[in-house]
Amino acid sequence: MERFYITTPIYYVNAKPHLGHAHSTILADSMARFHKLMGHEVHFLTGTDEHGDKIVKAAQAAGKEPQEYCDAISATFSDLWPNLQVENSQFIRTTNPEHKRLVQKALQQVYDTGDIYFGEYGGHYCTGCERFYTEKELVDGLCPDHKIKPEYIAEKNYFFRMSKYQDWLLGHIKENPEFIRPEQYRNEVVALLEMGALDDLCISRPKSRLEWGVELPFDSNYVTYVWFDALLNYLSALDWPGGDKMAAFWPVANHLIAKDILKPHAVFWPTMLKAMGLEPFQHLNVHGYWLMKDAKMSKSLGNVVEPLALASKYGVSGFRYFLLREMTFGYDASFSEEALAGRFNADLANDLGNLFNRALAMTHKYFGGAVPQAGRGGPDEEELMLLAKDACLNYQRLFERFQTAKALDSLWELVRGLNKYIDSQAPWSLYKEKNVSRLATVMYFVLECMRKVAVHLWPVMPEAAARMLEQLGVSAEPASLRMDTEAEDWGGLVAGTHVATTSNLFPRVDLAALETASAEAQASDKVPAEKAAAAKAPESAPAESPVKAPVDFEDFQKLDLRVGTVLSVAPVPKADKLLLVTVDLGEAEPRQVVAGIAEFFQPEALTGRQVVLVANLKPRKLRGVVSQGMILAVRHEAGLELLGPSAQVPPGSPVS
RNA sequence: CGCGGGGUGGAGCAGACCGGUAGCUCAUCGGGCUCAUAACCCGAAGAUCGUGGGUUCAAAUCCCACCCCCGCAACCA
Repeated sequence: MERFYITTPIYYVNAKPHLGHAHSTILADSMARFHKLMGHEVHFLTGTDEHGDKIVKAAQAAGKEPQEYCDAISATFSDLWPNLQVENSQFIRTTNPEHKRLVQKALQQVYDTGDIYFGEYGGHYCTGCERFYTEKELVDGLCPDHKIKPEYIAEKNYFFRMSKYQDWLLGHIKENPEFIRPEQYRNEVVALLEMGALDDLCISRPKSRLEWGVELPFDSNYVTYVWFDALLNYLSALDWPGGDKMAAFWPVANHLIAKDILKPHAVFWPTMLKAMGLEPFQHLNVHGYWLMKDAKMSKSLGNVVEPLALASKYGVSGFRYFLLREMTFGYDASFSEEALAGRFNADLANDLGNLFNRALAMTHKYFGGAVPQAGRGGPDEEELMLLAKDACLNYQRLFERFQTAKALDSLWELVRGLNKYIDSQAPWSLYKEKNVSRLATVMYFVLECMRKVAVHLWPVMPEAAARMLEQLGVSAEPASLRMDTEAEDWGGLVAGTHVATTSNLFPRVDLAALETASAEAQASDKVPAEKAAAAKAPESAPAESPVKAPVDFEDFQKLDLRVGTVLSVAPVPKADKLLLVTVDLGEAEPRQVVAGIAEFFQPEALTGRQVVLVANLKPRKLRGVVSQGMILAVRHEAGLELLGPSAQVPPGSPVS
């Protein structure tokens, strides 16, 4: 029996689930369901990644212990999936004791083969830059910025000899063109490896800095670097090293990721596996991002679409359909409610929903609701059968390669073809002409094709597909469904079966109302940004940035906040996000401050404005320019706003 | 010259590896049908295929140069 092992990334629990998580997981779920219908044995794994520095900080900010915090966030993921009709076989957490044992076992094994060594990390530390430099980055042994000899600081750590496997990995990728797909990501990794500069990977963190992790089995003073810990979840889920699951599913392992974590999966992970003496996974499948307007989907930008909000508004099936239909595999796609509603109406309500409704109504009107017995078809039926066959085959061929958008488009050739066939055959005319045998044939062909469509849609929208099948009087029991036979076989629908009276699978969405709403939203975007911020901020801000742990008043008083007047603004060379702002603080010399606001403000627009400055922040070089303070600003959905007094005050006035 | 992706009718995309009628969905306009969710079906208008060169009988497609957009990386004290 063929098998299929599909994994999502395990999601980092420093934030709640967002659209990106939902999309990856739904895509994985649809692939799992697809393979089930192809008659394969499937294992579908998802879970959460719970170790590391960021988790500790997030837990602190939430005023919780790390484990308590992880339990809570992990549950928001595992609770969400059933609501999106995701049926994973397993949900793994890196804080599971079994997983931790496996990480230690893997580390010990690689350590024993000599591919993990103890070495020094960091090296050349420039106090001016507050950072480490590698040998390569130094110019004549000096810091490129300060032209002084950096101090050599050693932090001892454990390293994985990743560089040793560079050539092997490059060879493997070249010999297996579909190892990483689609092609553009494969090219990117090949280019990376051909540069030839693969370093060894630091896989430990001293406990003095970080305790929240898996302890190294050979040195209790260290914990494991999160990626080394996290990637191994794909194996610990299969009970590596032994066991039936490992033998059954590892050879068909398909990882699904978004493009942001390409390097760990395409480089770290296969070399780790090689060092462990294992075969690499079968395929790494990489998808793009959902873009919200122009910004990347991410929690740090705050433009999070609450997945369930739209899923409940349009139905989980419609939501899943949109995600899988709209994004071309490997490329970015735009997410908007308009796009979702447009897709929903055009494809689901008009084409598919209406097809079901009209066909079922006619079956009732002409045959009392029973599937009629087809006579021998003519050329039109030959053509329809050919169309159905092609649609099924193309759908299956494309879906298997994660090309869900193209696959669904292929299937819709059949859906549209059926509407066309109905129009050209005009069953209502046959009925009037009392041409019952011809009428029966036409209706049977339509209903049978509808059944094929429903079966193929089950991986994408299990709930709606089940309703379609039930309406056709066919069992929607997943165990009874098979897709692989549908292209060749004909006549799955049994004459005499009773069909539903009405359908109404996808009621049309009122686009006019939606447009009004979005026009209003756009209008408010054009309002001076202060107002937009005031209107929007209260809803989303608290959820995404919990209030930090309390500090003493003395600590607060250490900050010196001052109002200053912007004298001049200039771009910083070779930097996209930085502006060099000269601020009058009433001191002898104006301050020069480097601020990461270039994306939001034209230099001219800032001159003369009053801003709030952290005046006693230690000076720091950014892109080679010294910054003597920090301008306070608020980031929100629509942009960035600067803080300032409500009326002009003398430059240098302290803020209290 | 840091790495990668893209620029095709109003919008979103396909076609490019394997040169030879520019295709699909949405939107617009006209018509048809009446089984149906104001849906469906047919037809029309609308594209110098980013720009400039080159190869060729023939270039969206191959080659060279350039312009613009978007990610990644380096910087958002």
